[in-house]
Amino acid sequence: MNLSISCTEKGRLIYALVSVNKTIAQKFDLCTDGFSQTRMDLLAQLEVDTTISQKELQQRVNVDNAAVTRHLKHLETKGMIERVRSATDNRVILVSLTAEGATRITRLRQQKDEFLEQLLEGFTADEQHQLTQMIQRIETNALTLPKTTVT
Amino acid sequence: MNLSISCTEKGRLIYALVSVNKTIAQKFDLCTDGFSQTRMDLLAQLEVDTTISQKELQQRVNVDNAAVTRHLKHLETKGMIERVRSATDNRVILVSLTAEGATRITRLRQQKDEFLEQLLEGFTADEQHQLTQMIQRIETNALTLPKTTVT
DNA sequence: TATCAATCTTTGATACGTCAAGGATTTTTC
DNA sequence: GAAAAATCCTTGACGTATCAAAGATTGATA
Repeated sequence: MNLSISCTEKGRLIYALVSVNKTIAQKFDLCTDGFSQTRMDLLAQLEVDTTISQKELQQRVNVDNAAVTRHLKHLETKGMIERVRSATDNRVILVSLTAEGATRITRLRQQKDEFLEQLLEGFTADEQHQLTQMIQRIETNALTLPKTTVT
Repeated sequence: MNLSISCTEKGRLIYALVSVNKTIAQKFDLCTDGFSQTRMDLLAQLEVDTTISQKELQQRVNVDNAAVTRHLKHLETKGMIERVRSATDNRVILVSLTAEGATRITRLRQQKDEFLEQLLEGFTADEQHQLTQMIQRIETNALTLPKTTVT
């Protein structure tokens, strides 16, 4: 989303917000060592919930089912995760990290956390609080927005 | 990008920022009447620069050359734009809106501006200023970041 | 218990974005 | 003025996201 064309003051603000997001994503990609963000999120989630169904994983990471299936297949061939059918429900597949996947994601996540810290370098606790509040308000505005459909 | 796993305070803030961005993009898609955001940006740019080369267009909208070519081809078949080779330089293709494209994008852009306005509903001028400043600082931090590569 | 509905995963179609390589044209340089 | 470099556009290969439909399994219902 570019949005750069907007002529209004608020439009420019939102554009800046979208823009910083893109910058963050790009910079972030530079230090993920070949892992896409989604794949990294999947592994990181498995670091927390050591054994979890694909469905749950999908909900936590918030991408499409199909994408999760494909990523997990890939990660399995790479030896990062294991997948086994649940004994109690043959529909579900339980996913867990391999030893290799665990050590890998642990280091990557630390790197990520460090990266995130640096983005807010120089922000006081108070400023961080204010910023969080404002983001919340925008999120609320977005969610409660009436659907402005073109008529 | 999910980033939801982050354990640090700042990490959660950045996550909120990324998250609100996703929400905005999703809501925005609901009112674009079948136009992807990039296609809309292309048309909106043509509303400003009435005749422009693909190269310039690509730089303004900030997506890949290949993507621009494909979008413009599509928009051409839909009768939204026209493309003609430049008389002075046969390499470049000049793009412009058709009458239909013009009326279409005008309405869509107005809708978009209205949407953006609503996202910041309730923000005072002062708050908007503060928020802009903070976003700027994050952007600066991101851009000046040393490349933290996994070693 | 047989059927119908719900749930979980997979696959196919489609859309979008990037990078890299290739064609055509212009500009530079010797 | 001809060869080399640069510029603009296009195309191909690939990665990833979504939706919709289909398979397999389980649960609910009559």
